[in-house]
Amino acid sequence: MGKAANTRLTILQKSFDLIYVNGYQATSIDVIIATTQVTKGAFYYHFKNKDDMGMAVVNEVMYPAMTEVLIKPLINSADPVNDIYKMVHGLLLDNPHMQVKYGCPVNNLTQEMSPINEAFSQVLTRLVNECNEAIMQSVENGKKAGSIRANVDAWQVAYFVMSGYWGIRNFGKLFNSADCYHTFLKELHSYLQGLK
Amino acid sequence: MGKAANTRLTILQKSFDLIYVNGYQATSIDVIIATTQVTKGAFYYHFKNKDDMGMAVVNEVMYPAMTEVLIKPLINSADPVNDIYKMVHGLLLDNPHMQVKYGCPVNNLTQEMSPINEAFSQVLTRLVNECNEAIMQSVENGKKAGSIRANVDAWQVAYFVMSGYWGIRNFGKLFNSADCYHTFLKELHSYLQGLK
DNA sequence: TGCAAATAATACTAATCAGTATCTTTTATG
DNA sequence: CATAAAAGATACTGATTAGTATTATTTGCA
Repeated sequence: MGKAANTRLTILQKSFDLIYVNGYQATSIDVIIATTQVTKGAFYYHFKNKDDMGMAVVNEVMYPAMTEVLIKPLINSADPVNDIYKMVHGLLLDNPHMQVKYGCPVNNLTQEMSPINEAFSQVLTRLVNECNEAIMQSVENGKKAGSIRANVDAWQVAYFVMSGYWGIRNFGKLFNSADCYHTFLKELHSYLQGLK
Repeated sequence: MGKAANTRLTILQKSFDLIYVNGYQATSIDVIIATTQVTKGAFYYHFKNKDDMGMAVVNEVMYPAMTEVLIKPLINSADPVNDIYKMVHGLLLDNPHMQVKYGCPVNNLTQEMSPINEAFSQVLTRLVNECNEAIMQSVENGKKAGSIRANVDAWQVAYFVMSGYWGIRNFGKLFNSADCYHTFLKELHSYLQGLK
């Protein structure tokens, strides 16, 4: 990787970390260039403005990461009752890039930015829709394979699972403890069993 | 109500509106005093600082409102399958103080402030715990009344329902549409029926 | 090697932020 | 009515913000 490309990637990754912890609007460009040791001239060479950088963080850092941990594990799954549970369990408890205290980066950014910035809404919608579709598709596969009741609505399940995941992430932030994750996962397990 | 008490209440209510729409940190005191037509001297007479005002918004505006719409409808309920559904339905679709685009005020503030401000965490935890307890208690009542299976874990249900509600609120913000609420409510209905 | 383009560095601006110091007006009570 | 306290008004501060203008350096390539 060339030096310039490296500078750009450094900005994106460090910015992601700062936004994850402090929120987007509370993450100033001055702090970003201080932590990255990149000058303001370099920053504005690589990005048109702050929002341009924020959008790049979504598309080039968050999107690939979510694909890896949420979508890939569900593709070609014909046993969604187990695979969805495992995916959510992994997302909550086994992901080294997320911390209980700071919740889910996608959830955080959606909540903060979607009502006040249409461009953020769009890139986040694309990301979130793909997550929903992955869950939906796995449920459809399960229905075909007979591991899920035929009268289960796959879209409803997708929204229900994603909503639950986002919501319990917020509890985790509030209590700063993973205890609630275990409580949630037990009930998620019951719920998913009920789809059989 | 005296003039001073009225000034204070005006600040709290308008601040709530601004925080609900723009977030806490993005709501400046200058904007608050501009929209309330209250001077900065008056603001700092009634509140020690911005956080003091923010905490008062939680305790004196959000807490009573949440008690009214979430806790009261569940108290003395022995038919939680229906009453929890109705409560969530009302919260999502029939509450005049909330808008799809801006989500749930408690959820918003929790997400924004709990990781970075311990004092906010505490007042929000008190509020949220009471909501959870109301759901939990209604489930326990349902178990005693026989309308809910004995092997259902009431705490798990409370976390699951609250998580789902918070999560779908975030979808509503992202899509700026109540369509997803209906999808969610259908699956919530199925889930609650499964508790019988 | 020389030179143009890519990349980075520095210093600045105008706006906005939370908070303070000081002053004036209103209110309640003797 | 007099007076003290409550309540509100005004003007300011130093810090921080996103962004810009200008200059300097590094890089690839002829």
